[in-house]
Amino acid sequence: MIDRIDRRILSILQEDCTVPVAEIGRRVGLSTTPCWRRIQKMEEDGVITARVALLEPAKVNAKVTAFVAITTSQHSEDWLKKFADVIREFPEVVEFYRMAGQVDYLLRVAVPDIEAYDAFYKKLVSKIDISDVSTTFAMEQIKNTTALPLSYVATEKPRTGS
Amino acid sequence: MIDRIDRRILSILQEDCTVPVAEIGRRVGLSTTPCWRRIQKMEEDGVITARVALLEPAKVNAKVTAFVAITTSQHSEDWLKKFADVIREFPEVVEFYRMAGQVDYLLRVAVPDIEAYDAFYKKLVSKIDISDVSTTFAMEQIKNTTALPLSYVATEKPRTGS
DNA sequence: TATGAAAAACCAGAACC
DNA sequence: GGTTCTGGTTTTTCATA
Repeated sequence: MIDRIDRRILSILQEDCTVPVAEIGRRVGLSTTPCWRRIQKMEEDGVITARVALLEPAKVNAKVTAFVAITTSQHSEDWLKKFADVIREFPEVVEFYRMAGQVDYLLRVAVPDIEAYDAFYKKLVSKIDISDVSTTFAMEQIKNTTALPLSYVATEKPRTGS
Repeated sequence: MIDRIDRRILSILQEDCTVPVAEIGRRVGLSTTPCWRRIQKMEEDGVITARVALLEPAKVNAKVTAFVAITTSQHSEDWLKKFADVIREFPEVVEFYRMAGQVDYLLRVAVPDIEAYDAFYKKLVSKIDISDVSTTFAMEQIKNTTALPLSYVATEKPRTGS
């Protein structure tokens, strides 16, 4: 499904999607059109989901990261659906996971400072009933990449013969 | 520094950076060149840091997310530098934060399954001395966006008169 | 000094080998 | 998978207010 050449193409695009197709082809040893067709196919197949611009958190005044661990007594399908809808309304919530173990849900929230987090938190609890909330703040983002590891991709032999 | 028009441009590019500049201009009420120049300036100023392709975790066999809370007795500058260097070597670690509070560091790790996480974990602890590690797994990614909230941007009046 | 129009350079996408 | 060509997009230049 995805061969080694595709994987190298993905690796390039994950880092920088402004690289021209011709240049990508050159790097992976392919001419423009076949390289373009591979990218096209991976978009159709849903391997590549989007191409987006990344912003510097400090420059848009959202450099403080808060992790919000939520425990609730509510566990119904309906409640989760409502909860998810509420959360999705908040642009401050950049990640939202349903967890295994003690904590039920984990949020990553991007805000300018602790005060803004507090305001966010008040708005959140006013909209949804969550029994137990525990927040921790990040002092520093040492690494934060959108690039997923590609070492686990089930690689077949490259489609090209030569 | 960033006005309301810039903010709308950023909002578009955060969602999809393949939108042609002429189309972005049309949406924000600007012709191509001034719109292009604003984008150019925000790249120079480091507001826009990169344009990347996002991949579907399941399709690249990295859909399991593990959160790794690390507590250590080591707190020197040197130790952190070495630790950060080791962590950066692992493509599985997609996020890495220095935390306030009980936990010293928090990692988000992307792997195919629990077994792969275990292998990753063994490799990690063989390379660096970390006293206390606590891992929790996400069952489901309900929301995960690279788009930062733009509501906190210190907006000035639009540069253009009209 | 900032804007918009128009031209030039460049790249994506289609047809064909 | 490669080559060639066309249409569209980005980027530069230039005229204008």
